[in-house]
Amino acid sequence: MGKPLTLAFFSRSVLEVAPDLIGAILLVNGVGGRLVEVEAYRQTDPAAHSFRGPTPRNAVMFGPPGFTYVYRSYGIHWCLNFVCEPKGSASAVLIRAIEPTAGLSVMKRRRGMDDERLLCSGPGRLCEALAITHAQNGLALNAPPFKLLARDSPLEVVAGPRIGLTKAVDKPWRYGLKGSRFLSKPFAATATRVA
DNA sequence: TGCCCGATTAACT
DNA sequence: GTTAATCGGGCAA
Repeated sequence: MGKPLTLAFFSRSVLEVAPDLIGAILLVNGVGGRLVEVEAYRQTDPAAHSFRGPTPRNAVMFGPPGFTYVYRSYGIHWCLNFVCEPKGSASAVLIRAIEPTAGLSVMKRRRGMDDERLLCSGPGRLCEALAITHAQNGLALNAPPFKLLARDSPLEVVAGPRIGLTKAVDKPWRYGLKGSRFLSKPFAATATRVA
């Protein structure tokens, strides 16, 4: 089993943290699985919520690393982010997909479906399965209800363009576990191998 | 104040 | 492939 992720882990560049999160275990009240897809967002990035400065919604992005940033997407879904880099950098990693491994029956009930491949394969789906809402915004990742453990063995990470954006579409800041069937979308065959 | 759009998803045709 | 559901931010008026 991997070691708990530390403040130092999240204090690095978001472009280093994001690929290193692939393969880590995320549990919320004991329910969750292995991270297989994430995206990086930085304050200088026109696609980031923090690009235009602090607002009540994105305030925790401007706080210290190692905390959650949860926001409502399209007025319907919730999306989970991990704040990275020193306080004020306003960078974060969007958690896009998980390979469900713990609490399968709980997640299936919350999602109202049985297909394990679709349980957590998307930012909105993952939050529904883990019961993430606005109530979890701004919480520390190294304390309950969260448990976050580093991957304990090397694996292949691929990178490609982020999904659902109209700005900065050229930035290859989406990272995934190569070959995973739990990705929200497959990576192009030409996707760069990262680690 | 009002209008448009988005780090989405599921249920349509 | 298209569309509705639905809410906060940005920008024009």
